[in-house]
Amino acid sequence: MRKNHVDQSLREHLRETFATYIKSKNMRQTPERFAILDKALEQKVHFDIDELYKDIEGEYHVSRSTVYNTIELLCECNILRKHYLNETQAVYELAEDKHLHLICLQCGAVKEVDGSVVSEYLSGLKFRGFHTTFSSVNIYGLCSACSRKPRKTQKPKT
Amino acid sequence: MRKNHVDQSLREHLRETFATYIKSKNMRQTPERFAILDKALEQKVHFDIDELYKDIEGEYHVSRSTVYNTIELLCECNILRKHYLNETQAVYELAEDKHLHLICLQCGAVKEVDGSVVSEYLSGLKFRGFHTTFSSVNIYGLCSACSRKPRKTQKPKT
DNA sequence: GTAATTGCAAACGCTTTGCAGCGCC
DNA sequence: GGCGCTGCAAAGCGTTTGCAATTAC
Repeated sequence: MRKNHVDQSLREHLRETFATYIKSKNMRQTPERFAILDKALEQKVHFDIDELYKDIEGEYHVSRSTVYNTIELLCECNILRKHYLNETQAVYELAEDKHLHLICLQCGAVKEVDGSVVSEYLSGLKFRGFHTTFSSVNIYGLCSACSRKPRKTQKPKT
Repeated sequence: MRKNHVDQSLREHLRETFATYIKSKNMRQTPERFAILDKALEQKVHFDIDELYKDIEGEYHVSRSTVYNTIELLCECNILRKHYLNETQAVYELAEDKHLHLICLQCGAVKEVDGSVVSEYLSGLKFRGFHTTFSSVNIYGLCSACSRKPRKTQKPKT
């Protein structure tokens, strides 16, 4: 499973960013919040709340509500981004990453490919009355496995 | 509310497409299925299952299950497309339409803008081991209303 | 000390499912 | 006439909410 490659200095930088954001909103720096940030940086490129929760469970005592709550904070301060790739649940990724999502219409598999060129192209677009923060590109079609056997319904594999 | 402009000839063409698809799968041409197609063509650019259901309710006796079922068929045969713009529910639009979604991070409002240039650019991209059907671009940021009062939480509209 | 935060469990809302009866082919 | 489709109601499941207990500041 592809993982994020977050080195020590980026990790510290993000922790600092988060701490600053929390303070700026007069909120509290609880151990749960920093534990969740740490775990979020260790997830694979895409992860959902449940994956993070299962991962953190053994190590700390943290409830699902707190995970939801904290992940939202991490999105607000631009450390994570939330994507809706299918209807079952939202997935999150590091805001640093710039990739496109190739989504199989047949089996639901999501693959990430480098999207730095496309991101640059899109960031050049301006829209009246709208201030862009970031953009997200989803490309739908058939993955190689489903192209080979187009009639079969297959299980999603992330 | 912006509506789709589906003229008589397009309507008939899509009805034919749907009928052909249904026959090709050895399924039945029920009145419910065609009623739902008709109503889908009358919706605004984006609509969700509930909007279509509420709209069709007075005129025909059709259950929610049938609406879900039929809308999925319409996606399979490329008349509609399903988008996940937020976590509460999927929205649908005519596959013919090519537009980008401007999504406000603050209030959740979704605005459609012409995306034919971007669509053309993206359709030029090829990916190893992936056969593209269509692509979807979501641009996140702040709408003009929320830019003016960036601290307020507002109700989604659309 | 005290107000924000947490954990728990219940509530919520969209979607899916099971099944008896209906109706298209 | 048989089998697929429909409608209904219940179940499913990710997410949100309410509240008492905890804890950061």
